[in-house]
Amino acid sequence: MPVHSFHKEERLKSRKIISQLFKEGKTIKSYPLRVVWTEIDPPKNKFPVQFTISVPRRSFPKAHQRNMLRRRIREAYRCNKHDLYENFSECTSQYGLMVIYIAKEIVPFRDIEKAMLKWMDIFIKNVSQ
RNA sequence: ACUGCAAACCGCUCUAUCGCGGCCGCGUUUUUGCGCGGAUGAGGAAAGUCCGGACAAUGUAGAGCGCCACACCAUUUAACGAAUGGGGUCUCGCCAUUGGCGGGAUACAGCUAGUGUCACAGAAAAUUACCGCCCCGAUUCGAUCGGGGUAAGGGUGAAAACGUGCGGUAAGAGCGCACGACUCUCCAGGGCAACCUGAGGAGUGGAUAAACCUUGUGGAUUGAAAUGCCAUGUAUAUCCUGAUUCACCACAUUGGUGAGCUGAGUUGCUCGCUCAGUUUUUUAAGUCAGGAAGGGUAGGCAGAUAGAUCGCAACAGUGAUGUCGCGACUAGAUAAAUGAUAGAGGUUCUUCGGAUAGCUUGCUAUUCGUGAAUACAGAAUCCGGCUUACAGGUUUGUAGUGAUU
RNA sequence: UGACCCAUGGUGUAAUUGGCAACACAGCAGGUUUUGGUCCUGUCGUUCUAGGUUCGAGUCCUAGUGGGUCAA
Repeated sequence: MPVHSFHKEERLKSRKIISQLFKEGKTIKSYPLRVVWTEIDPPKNKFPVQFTISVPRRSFPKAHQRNMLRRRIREAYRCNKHDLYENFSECTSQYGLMVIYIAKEIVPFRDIEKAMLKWMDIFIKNVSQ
């Protein structure tokens, strides 16, 4: 039975790591999402991945639209993250991830879920190399 | 019954699975934590940030000027530029005849304090004389020229020097009179007041204050990124500018007082006020004050969610609202919770199809299936208003149309 | 969360105290030229929107829309 919970420790909150992400992070594109990732050294806690979401204000000026997209992305991550965790269960390092929504219009949940699975596969391959 | 307008109110529901925030309880654990259970978790505008407060910091020695806001009256309120009631003005409709009733709008103090502006047109846009009219003088047939008076007439304009009539005059003129219009003022009556009604007196002054301004009233400034505390970390380093004077008292060191100087504070300015420094010495260093550039941290707690709170009833009031009684009330995040998926239902509309009823025979009503729509929008210190956005629905008032009586 | 500023042809800017909306470049059409360029002529506007004050509004007032700046 995979764990579907999503706790505070799994969220990326540190400003330092986020600014480090944009300086030296690597990107994976999977429309309508773009993922920026890097290795966190030293690890903050036991979870292998810290995760955060960004929806640009320029594309969606209304707050409730940004809230809705943020909730859909978070829900898609929460339901599918167990694959990611299984691959990293023996790994000691920790990774920081930021998912940025790049589409100009609101996309339904199923399309976001497909894109989520796609970049996860690419991410796992990149890290194992 | 339908449609329009105005006001007030409501603003989708349920089930299953997987989750999120803070709270409570239990279990486990050295603690952090983890697990289980429970109840709870987004608005009428949470929005815009247009006003007003609460709260906090700074200042507290104030005064003047400046700046900002408001502007018919009364009431309500913690306060307001908000609300309620009333008055004036403008406008529309009806009755109806110079008034009454009803609806709507209203930044509604003062151009009779001063200054400014009023394009084009027009003689003239505010102490005005171009034409015209009248008087006098010169030349003189007519007529022309010069001086003066006048505001009755003159095609303009947004606006033309109170309007009409009579008198008066050389010609005219509110120059005088009658009626009327408007302004100011005084008296009487009504009203808390704005104001209304009646009578008298003085006057005739173009518009513009959302032009400068005047008068009256009010306003200290800055905003939760305020502010207080804890933790972590660092650089008593560097550079620039300024000050380090005099007199008196007690005196072993040294301290105190006063003046001056310097600096800081004192809302934008000025006056005034307050505070700090003024030590040693060869003159650099040092010290103090202000500034520049730089280094570090960027975590937590409080502020911060029970209050000018909400609902119902009674009483007071035309009403906004107030008093009192009873009852109700855990959103509190901080890279920012309140969600996702699936299904069922509700409401509205109607493309389409079927059934039933009515008759005007292709429309109306009801119902079933199907399809579409289900808005505007996300708390961030908290309240009272205003403004703006909004699928659909309910109630009340009002106007119109149709039917019946 | 709070404070402040701006909006005029397609673009960049003017418009004095409220009185005929102007200039340059670009675009389009025509002319000149064998053709092109240069040059000449013409054309292109809801002054962000709505309401108000005024005889009259780009300008003044109110409300909104859009864009931008500052404060840790």
